Amino acid sequence: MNISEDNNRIIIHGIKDFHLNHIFDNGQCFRWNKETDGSYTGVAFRKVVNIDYCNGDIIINNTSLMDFNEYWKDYLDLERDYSAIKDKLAKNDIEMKKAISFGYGMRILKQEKWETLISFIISQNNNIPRIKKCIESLCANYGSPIEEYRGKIHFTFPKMEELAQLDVGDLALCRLGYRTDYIIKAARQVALDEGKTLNSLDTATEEEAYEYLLSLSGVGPKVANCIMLFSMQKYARFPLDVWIKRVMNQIYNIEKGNTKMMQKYAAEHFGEYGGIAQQYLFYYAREISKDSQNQCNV
DNA sequence: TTCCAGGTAGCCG
DNA sequence: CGGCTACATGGA
Repeated sequence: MNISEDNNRIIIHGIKDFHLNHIFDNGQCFRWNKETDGSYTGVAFRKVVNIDYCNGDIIINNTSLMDFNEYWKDYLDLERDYSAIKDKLAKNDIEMKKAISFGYGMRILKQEKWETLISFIISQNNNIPRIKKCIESLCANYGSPIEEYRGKIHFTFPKMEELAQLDVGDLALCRLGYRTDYIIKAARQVALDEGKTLNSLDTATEEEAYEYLLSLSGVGPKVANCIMLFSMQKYARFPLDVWIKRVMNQIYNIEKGNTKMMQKYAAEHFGEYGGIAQQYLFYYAREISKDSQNQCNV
């Protein structure tokens, strides 16, 4: 990897299969916001950075080479060959080929487990703009300020010990709805061993990880799969949300509601990259839907 | 007003 | 086990 560093920023040269919108605006993360110049600013690992992409180069502002090697290289999944994965998925699948050419620069971020857990509990029966608002409110009220950057004060994601000691009334101002209770309970469960079990799940088997996650309040099959895919590098996991269920019915002709058959289809056709396939399909389905809505409004 | 959003827990047969 | 429904919230 060809990297240069100067003046509180680093540049990674010659990266393909990378597109900011496909990565940060595809529903896998909720704390990255697009700036007016098209770059994205976000928080992870208690750090604020801004990421831009131009002529094959990734520019990460407000960081160092040390932090890149420590955090951002893995977070952005830069060492994975997405071209090979895309070729494999698109082979003999014309619809998948369309989805991939639509979101060709997508990468699965390797996010922090605790934040991913709470974020996807919030995501249930909710829409993405509001999920982002809920999480920002959570951070502003119960995280700690990091720094002001680009005219905005950024906060850390609240620590598990912090949320574990709250009660339902405390969280009311975050407008989380009925998910408030799930979050407090889940935080207390995870904090029982200071998050040791949660943080060890990427080296556990898929079955062990899945079972533990399902034992947490507010975590069912869909949320558990999202957590495993987006924070534990379990790339075969295939989260079935309303959008993907629609896709599986419309594109692959699987009976509505037959989630077992959908999982079977994903396992047989997408295999070890089921989650990545799912993410291309999710982005595709959502963006197509946005387009048709816009056309109606015109 | 009603419907919808990256679903789950609780309950019932 | 599988099927059903209530669950807050806010935008369209």
